Amino acid sequence: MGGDAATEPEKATPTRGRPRVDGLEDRILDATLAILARDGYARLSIDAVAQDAGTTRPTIYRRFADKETLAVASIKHLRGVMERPLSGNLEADFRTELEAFRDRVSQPFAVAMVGTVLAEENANPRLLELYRERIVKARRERLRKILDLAVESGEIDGSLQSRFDDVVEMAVGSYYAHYLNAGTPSADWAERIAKLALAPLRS
Amino acid sequence: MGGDAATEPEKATPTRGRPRVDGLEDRILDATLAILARDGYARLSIDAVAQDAGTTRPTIYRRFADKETLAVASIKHLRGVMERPLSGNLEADFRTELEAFRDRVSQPFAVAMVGTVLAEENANPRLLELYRERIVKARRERLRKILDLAVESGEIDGSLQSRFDDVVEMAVGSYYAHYLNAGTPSADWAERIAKLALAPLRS
Amino acid sequence: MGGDAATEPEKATPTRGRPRVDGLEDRILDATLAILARDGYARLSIDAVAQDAGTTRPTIYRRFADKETLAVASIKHLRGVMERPLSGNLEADFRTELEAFRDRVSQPFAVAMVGTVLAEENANPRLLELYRERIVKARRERLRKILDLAVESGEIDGSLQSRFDDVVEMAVGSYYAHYLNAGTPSADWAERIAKLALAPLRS
Amino acid sequence: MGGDAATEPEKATPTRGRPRVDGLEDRILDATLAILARDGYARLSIDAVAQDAGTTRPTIYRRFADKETLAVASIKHLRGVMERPLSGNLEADFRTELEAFRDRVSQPFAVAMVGTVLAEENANPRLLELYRERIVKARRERLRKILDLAVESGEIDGSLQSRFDDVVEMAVGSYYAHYLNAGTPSADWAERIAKLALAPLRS
DNA sequence: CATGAATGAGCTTTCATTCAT
DNA sequence: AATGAATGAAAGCTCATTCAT
Repeated sequence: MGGDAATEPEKATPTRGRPRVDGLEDRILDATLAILARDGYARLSIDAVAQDAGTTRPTIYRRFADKETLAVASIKHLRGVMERPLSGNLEADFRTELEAFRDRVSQPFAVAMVGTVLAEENANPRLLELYRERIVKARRERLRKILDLAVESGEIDGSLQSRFDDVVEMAVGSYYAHYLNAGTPSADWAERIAKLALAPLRS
Repeated sequence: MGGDAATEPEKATPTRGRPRVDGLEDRILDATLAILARDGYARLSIDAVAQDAGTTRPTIYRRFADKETLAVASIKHLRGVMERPLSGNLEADFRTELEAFRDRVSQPFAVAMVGTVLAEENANPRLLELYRERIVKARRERLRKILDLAVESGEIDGSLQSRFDDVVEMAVGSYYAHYLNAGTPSADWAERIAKLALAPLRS
Repeated sequence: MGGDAATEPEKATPTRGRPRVDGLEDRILDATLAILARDGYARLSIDAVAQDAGTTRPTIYRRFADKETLAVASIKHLRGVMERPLSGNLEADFRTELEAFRDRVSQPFAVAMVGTVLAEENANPRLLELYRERIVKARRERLRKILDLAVESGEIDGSLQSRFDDVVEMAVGSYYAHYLNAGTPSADWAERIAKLALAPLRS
Repeated sequence: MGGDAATEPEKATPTRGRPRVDGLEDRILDATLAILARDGYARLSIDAVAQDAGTTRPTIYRRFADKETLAVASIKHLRGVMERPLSGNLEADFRTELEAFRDRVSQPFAVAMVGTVLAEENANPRLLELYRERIVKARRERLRKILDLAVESGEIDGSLQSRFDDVVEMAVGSYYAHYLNAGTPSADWAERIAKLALAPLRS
């Protein structure tokens, strides 16, 4: 019931009164997310959301106090990182995870969504905070876990653990840096970066 | 080759008509830049720019056809990367350059500005294009040049040049990735990253 | 065939949502008409209409897509020509109809409204088109009908029907020509013109 | 120096100081006239006039106090009715004069100009006044003169002179009425109307 | 609860007019 | 005198938000 179960609506009303239209909440949040990513927060209009979700403005206001609340809720609603089993092979697992990252961030407007949460840092800091919690942290933890496992398996010397965060950030960050410079990286990005980013952990 | 020739040369008009208010152009562009970074493109209002620049809306429209033109001009007006002499020491030069990058991107709202150009990619692609040309490319070239010099001096094997772009992107990108995860990196970020990012170029 | 069926039938919506303020639509259109006639299309401001109609701009925009649509709707809203029974006496009926015309076009700003639709012919041709359809044609048809009836009754020789349009235009047009020269004609205008305009139809 | 010599600039400065650019005044007034007819008074912008006349706004303001003064002056500048010799044949002269009228009023935007002066009757009554004085009256007098000559020659009975104004207005007005109903009349309009309008003066 | 209507606040852009050389 | 610059005052249109059924 806390603020933790990200996708639950705020009110925990059981099964009384007319039930909310099935899936409407999701449709609203999905529409919000799509517009937020494509057009940014400022261009996100409640009316556009209502139309895309097949409902009306007051219906949205019944569920979300205001535009900011709606945007925040939509980010809470973002599906987190998919868990996939690890092979135990350091570089392979690391590359696979980077490929998952790339697959996600190559979706249309995914980078623009990152841009939006950064652009809104001052006006709507909750967007960045939530994006961190739900998306960024999860990805980082997956990548760190892969490195930690390699320590356990002896493939990486434990003394190098202090470098893990930097390594993870270099790997993931190289995608953003490339995008900023020249758009989406080529297909073998994950493979190349997995190799290079892990270099400081050899020896 | 200084950072000066980048903007248009002052027009050599023989002073016909009422002269423009001195420095107003810069004040307008600076105000635009500040608001653009702090609030994003959509919240950028011509009126706010006019007030911050101490002028009126029509005066801005005399110089810039519309809001987009103004925003684009303000990014063109961004001072480019400062040239600093290189010591010839690979890691020191690389770190120094990363420090310059960090100094710049640690300015208030600098990351938010990157967010804005990314967020506006669909609505105003020129912003990202110009940001690339004027800021991103310059920084990359400085970093690449340092690596190329190390090839000339024999410190890096020429066969590794194919990795240079990735290395540069990992280094720079790690800043963004860190910011996205936890805000501005700590003071020794440049030093740590210089060491790690160059690792794949050893051996 | 009354003057009622001309406007759209009231929608039989089963009263969903907040009901529209009663009579507001008419007040908006009347206000628009008044300003349009008095000040012309270009000076017609949505805000002025809103104030005169006792509402706000967005409320007007909910009903009319834009200024042109509003102006066009206001002309559609013009009450058409009132039907009056014919006596069967050619000259009397013709004069009565001209009196009705004069009564209407002597209303304050009625000629200015004609001026406006003509002045806007290039920028907003729909205004003239609609004015034609709703006002001009109706008046012409009434006058033609009177002449046609006189053919049936044998008072006018059928061979003269080819002159009817010209006769009608001379009669009606003389009002405009007089106005253009010296303002509103005197009280006996209709009587005098009925006599003169019908002259070419005698023998 | 009264306000009578219609085309003279207000100030009668002889030949001192830098002479006004030759023909500039005319170019300004012609440009004004063209825009006034095409776009109406409200859309007439000083800047557009300046550009069409190849000069700048303040130069216009040096000559004309404000927009209204400029518009008024442009109508004063309208070339009046061309005098043509009369044959002495009533219907032929009448028709010829109507043809001259038609030729003039068939010029592009000529009716729109009439619309404009009518539309501006409330906001700028001087426009209609001047249009009357310079254009309408002149035409009427030509047509009346033809009728008066026919009285002198005995073709029309002097007792019918009281009908002359109405006849002239019917003739000229039929053009406007036709235009209002269906645009520019066909080529034989003048011939047909000359015949019909003169009918009440026979017998 | 869902829905159509109403509104306060802004925003971009334009224009007549005035300045300062 | 001519010109480029500056400005006060709108105007059209949009949007987040709230009402009234």
